[in-house]
Amino acid sequence: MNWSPWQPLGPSFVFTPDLLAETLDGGQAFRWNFDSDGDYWQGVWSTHVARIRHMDNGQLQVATPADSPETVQHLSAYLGQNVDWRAMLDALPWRSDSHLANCLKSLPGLRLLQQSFPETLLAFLCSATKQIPQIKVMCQRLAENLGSEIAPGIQALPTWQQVASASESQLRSLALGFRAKNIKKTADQLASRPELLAEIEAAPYPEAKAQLMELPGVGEKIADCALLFGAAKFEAFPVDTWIIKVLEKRYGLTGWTPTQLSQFGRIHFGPYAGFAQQFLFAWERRQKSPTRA
DNA sequence: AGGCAGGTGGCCA
DNA sequence: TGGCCACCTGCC
Repeated sequence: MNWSPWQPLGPSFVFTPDLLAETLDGGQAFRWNFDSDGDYWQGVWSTHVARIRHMDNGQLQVATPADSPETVQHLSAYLGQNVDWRAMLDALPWRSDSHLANCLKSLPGLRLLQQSFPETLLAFLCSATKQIPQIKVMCQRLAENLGSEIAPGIQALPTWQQVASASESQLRSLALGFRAKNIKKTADQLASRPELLAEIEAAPYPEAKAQLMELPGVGEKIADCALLFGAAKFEAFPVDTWIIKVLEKRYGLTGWTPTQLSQFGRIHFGPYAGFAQQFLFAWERRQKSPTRA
C-alpha cells in the first residue's frame, strides 16, 4: 500500500513512547501493533488505518493510506482531541486520594480512546479471562475472516451483521473458545434489532448498562468496558481482577463484591470514575510488568 | 505439567 | 443474595 508522508498531528498531542504504548496497547483497544523496524504504531479502528510515531519533542506524526487523507481528522477524534481531559482530571478526587494522585502523576497525559460502540462491544466480548495479546489475536482473526477490507490486505472488525452471518463453529475456529456461543447469540439478537446499539449508546448510563447486560455474555464488567471505551460514558467503572486488587490493597476494600466495588468507584471517583479507573488499572498492571515496548 | 488469565451464567443453599 | 463451577485456549 502507498502511505502518505509523515505529517504532524498537532501540538495538542504530546506523548512519551511509554504513554503512547499504554494508550494504544494498554487494554482499551486491541488492534494496534508496534513495528520495531519502522519505529511506529500501526492500527485499525472503525474503517480507518493509520501509522503513528512520535517526534523528539513529544508531538506525534501520522501517516495515512495515500488515498485517505481524511483519516487524519478521524485519528484526532479517536485520540480524544475534542474531550477536555484537563477539566476531567481536575474533577477527580486526587486532592484527597493520595494513591490516585500517584497514579495520575505516573502517567500524565493518559487518555481514553474514542472508539466505535459496536466494535468495542465485540472486542470486550472476546476479553473474558483472556490477556491482551490473546484478545488481539481473536480480534485479528475476526477481522481477517469476517470483516470488510478497508485497504489492501487490511480488514476492519466485522459488523455485528457480519458476525451473525457466521456459525458458532466458524467462530470457534477463530480461537474464540467458549465465547463463541455468546458472541453468536448476541450477534443474532443485534442483527434482528439493528437500531438497538444506537439506542443503548444514546441512553443515560444506568439504562444503557441494564440494556447491554441483557445481551448474552455481557455482564457488568463487559458492559462497563463497552460504555466507557466505546460510548464515552465516563462514569462507567469496569471492575476486573486488576481493579479488585487495587481496591483491596490500596483502599482496604477486602471482601467486597464486584458490584459493590463498581458502585464504590462511581461514588468515590465521581462522574469521571472510568477515567480514574484507567490510571489505577495502568498503574497496577505496570507494577507487575514495569517494562513495555 | 497444570494452573490460571481484564468474566458470565447456571445451579444450589 | 452468595458461593461455586464449567467453559476454550494458550502461555508461564
